[in-house]
Amino acid sequence: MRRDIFQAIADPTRRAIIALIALQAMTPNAIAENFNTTRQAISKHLRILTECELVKPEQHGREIYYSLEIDKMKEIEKWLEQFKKIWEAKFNQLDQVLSTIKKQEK
Amino acid sequence: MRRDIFQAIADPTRRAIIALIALQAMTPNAIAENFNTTRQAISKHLRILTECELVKPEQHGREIYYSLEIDKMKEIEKWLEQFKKIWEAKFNQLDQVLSTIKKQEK
DNA sequence: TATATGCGCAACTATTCGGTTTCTCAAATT
DNA sequence: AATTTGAGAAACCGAATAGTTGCGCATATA
Repeated sequence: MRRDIFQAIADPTRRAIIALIALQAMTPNAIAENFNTTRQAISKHLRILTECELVKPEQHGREIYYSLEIDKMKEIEKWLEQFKKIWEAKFNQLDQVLSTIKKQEK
Repeated sequence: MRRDIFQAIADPTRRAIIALIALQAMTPNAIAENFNTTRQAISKHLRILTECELVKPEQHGREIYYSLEIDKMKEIEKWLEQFKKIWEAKFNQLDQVLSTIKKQEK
């Protein structure tokens, strides 16, 4: 069973769940109310998110509050960084082109 | 057929392809040499990457060079931004804690 | 012109995925 | 003590996915 962050955020429902609980922990039932699926389906998504540690469950009596592990999200950012260098380099190139045009206008 | 960037980068082979062609355009055969699969499998991945416009094909005679559409990668960055605010806020909280400790030390 | 090469497409297969339904368990509520 | 409620686990289903093999087409090369 592949279970990494990239596979976890591939599903739009899971991305929505992440956005939902980003600011405050929520129970599966509360989360499910925001979607057109059953609680069990949400429960499955939460299991996947928990397995790759994007989400952390916390038991309170018979309720389980799920919250986002924001640090794990940084791993996506980290992967993006290698490409950020490239697009920033391209931006600088464009910058050069623009300043060259300006010079020619003078 | 769902075809968005998040689903595209969910597959580790596709992420590797993206990293490979990030700096220079490559042909399917050249890309396939870096993997333990057939050219056809790579070709399929390239089709998916092309469909969601993460990759752009350019025909040169009978060869097709695939290059990364770096701008499309920014969409992931854009999605991450909403969470970046949260983790930066948390970092600032930590910063406050640290400075409080420093004050107490004085 | 005949052959080799680069490539995409189609058909097929095994596996995974997202979802539903049913079940059980434990914690609240009555 | 009996009932309701929150939640995970298991069994099942249809659809999608990643991969393979085989094919045809167009462009090079001999």
